[in-house]
Amino acid sequence: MISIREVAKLAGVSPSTVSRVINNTANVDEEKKKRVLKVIEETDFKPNQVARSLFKKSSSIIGLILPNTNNPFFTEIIKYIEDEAYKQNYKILISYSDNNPKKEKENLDMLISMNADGIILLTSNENIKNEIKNISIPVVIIDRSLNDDNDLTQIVCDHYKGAKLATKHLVECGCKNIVNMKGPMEFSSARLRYKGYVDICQEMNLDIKTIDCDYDYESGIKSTKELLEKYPEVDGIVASNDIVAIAAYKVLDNKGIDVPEEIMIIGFDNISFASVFTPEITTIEQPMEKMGRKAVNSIVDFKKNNSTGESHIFDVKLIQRQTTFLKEDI
Amino acid sequence: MISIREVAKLAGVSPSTVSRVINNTANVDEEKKKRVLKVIEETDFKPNQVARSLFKKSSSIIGLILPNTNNPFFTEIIKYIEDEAYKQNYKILISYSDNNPKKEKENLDMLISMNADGIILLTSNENIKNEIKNISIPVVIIDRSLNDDNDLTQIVCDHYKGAKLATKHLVECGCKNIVNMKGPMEFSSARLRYKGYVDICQEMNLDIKTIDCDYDYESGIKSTKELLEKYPEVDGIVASNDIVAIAAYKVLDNKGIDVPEEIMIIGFDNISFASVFTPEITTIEQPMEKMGRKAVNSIVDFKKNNSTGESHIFDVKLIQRQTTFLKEDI
DNA sequence: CTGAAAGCGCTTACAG
DNA sequence: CTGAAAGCGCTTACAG
Repeated sequence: MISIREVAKLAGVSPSTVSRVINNTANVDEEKKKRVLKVIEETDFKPNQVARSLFKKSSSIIGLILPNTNNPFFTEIIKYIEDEAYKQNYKILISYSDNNPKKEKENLDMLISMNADGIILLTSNENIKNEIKNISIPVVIIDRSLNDDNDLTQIVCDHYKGAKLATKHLVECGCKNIVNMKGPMEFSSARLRYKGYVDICQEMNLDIKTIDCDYDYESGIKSTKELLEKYPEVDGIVASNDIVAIAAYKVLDNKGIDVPEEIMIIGFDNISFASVFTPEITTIEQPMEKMGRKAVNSIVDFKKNNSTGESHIFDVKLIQRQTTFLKEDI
Repeated sequence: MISIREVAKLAGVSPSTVSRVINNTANVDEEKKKRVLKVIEETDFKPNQVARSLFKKSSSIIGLILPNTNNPFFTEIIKYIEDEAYKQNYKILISYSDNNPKKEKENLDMLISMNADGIILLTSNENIKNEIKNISIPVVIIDRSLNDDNDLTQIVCDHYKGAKLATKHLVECGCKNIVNMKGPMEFSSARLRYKGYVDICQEMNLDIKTIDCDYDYESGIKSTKELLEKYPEVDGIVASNDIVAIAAYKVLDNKGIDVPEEIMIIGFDNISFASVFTPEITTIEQPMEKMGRKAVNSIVDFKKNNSTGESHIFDVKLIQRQTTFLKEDI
């Protein structure tokens, strides 16, 4: 690799001048500028980002820490984050925490020691708050929020409203025995969705019926089987998310139970498979693209204005498809 | 951020000694070692990776350049690559080329200027070969191969055999009019799969019937519609991959055509959604996990032995599910 | 075993 | 407008 020093020598100027040309950071005599540019062209010189990063204490890297890849929501949001980062001239470094606080801390430390310019974190680990407060670079919490006694930047959708919409939709479709497959209570998203379900049930005078479930397919399969044992009267399922809704469908279908005729299902997230699956899954849409882009921009803005971005709660939307229908319609 | 210099001061030793303790790179007096470790503990000192990287010309970063996120195969292989990288103490930096040679080159340059230790590249751009040859860090080509007149490290599955297995399977299931939805001919994977299909057709004295298709869902929808116009007699489809197989199913299902009774479908890849979809998709399995891990290890090995890893062609396997069946069985 | 020195490849005050 | 110098935070010959 050729260095700025050699370029300078070849162009007959000092390294400082080459640096000024590259970065357009000061006026340089046109003649010299041309010579430098010519040498750069000829030698295919690329400034070493590591050296620049060491000096600048900024690497143009945004770290993205996700729990795992079990939930398509996690993998889908990556593309929007990467795309926005690319537009803003940042790179994305991905790592997974496996919901393991130790690994999460390791990833955080690694990113800091790499001079990352910011971190987008999807977590449910409340203890991480203390870590984050002492971090010098901006950290944006996405999807799941942490109890906010301070000024963390949190980007989430309105899980509570979403669950209310979902439950209300099943009620309107004529369901009387609605079961909520509730996600892990350590996740704020799951707590809020559960609360939304409960509040509508109380409003409508319906019994509250729940089954614990994780956010992944395997767990969805297992929990749906339990659900059928525990609540044989079920006629509507508010699944913890889309991949669980799909799992629920598979179990019901295998048992010869008709969806939506006998049991209706509604998911959450609107992952792309939700509309690809047969039947297409009725769900609550999270504006993943907006959320992903906003997360990146919070960090970019921080770099520009040195101000912590504000938290945002994004609106959600019911998307009706084939796993629910208005019984009155027939 | 506290630096090695301050740690040294607090421990009453020189920065060199602190470095030796951190890296275990030379014997250090037990007493001093303890003092250093104690200060590190107390100050929560983390060595700056950027400075280390500048000196070492190695960043423990492996770049992963993918075309896009349209094909679940691309997103699924990420997790195996990240997992193996994590085990080997490397980090993964992801970027997308959008099948755009310019963007691909930019990503390559960026990774080099970041002192990346290696690059895993999924591409079909034959011209990139010349770039790669001049690169000082190892580049591993994955999934799609480039015409190999030199010693590129290529990690692929046996696309040719896979397509033969797929086509033969449909023949065995009793299909007489098998259409191949062939992928873009600039992709070696598509060329090889096409060849496999053709060879079996000739062997079995079947007409060759093809429709052009990309590797994504939207294209699968469009191409399947064309397919039905062009070949109304079709009774078997060798789809270009799983997501296209799913798209084909959707189109047939919407038209009231029974799968597999009237038309059988076989995919390629065995993405996780293939077994989740209803009906479950018969497909050819690529050993994604093995391929991903191998790609990472090629780079890790290069760092250790300075020897270019060898190319590998991984075996494939037929996985029969619900979109095909032996007609004789009934 | 250990410290001072040099250097990795940049950037930016500083002085002219 | 421009060059010499210092420094970003490490690591490793080198000399003792």
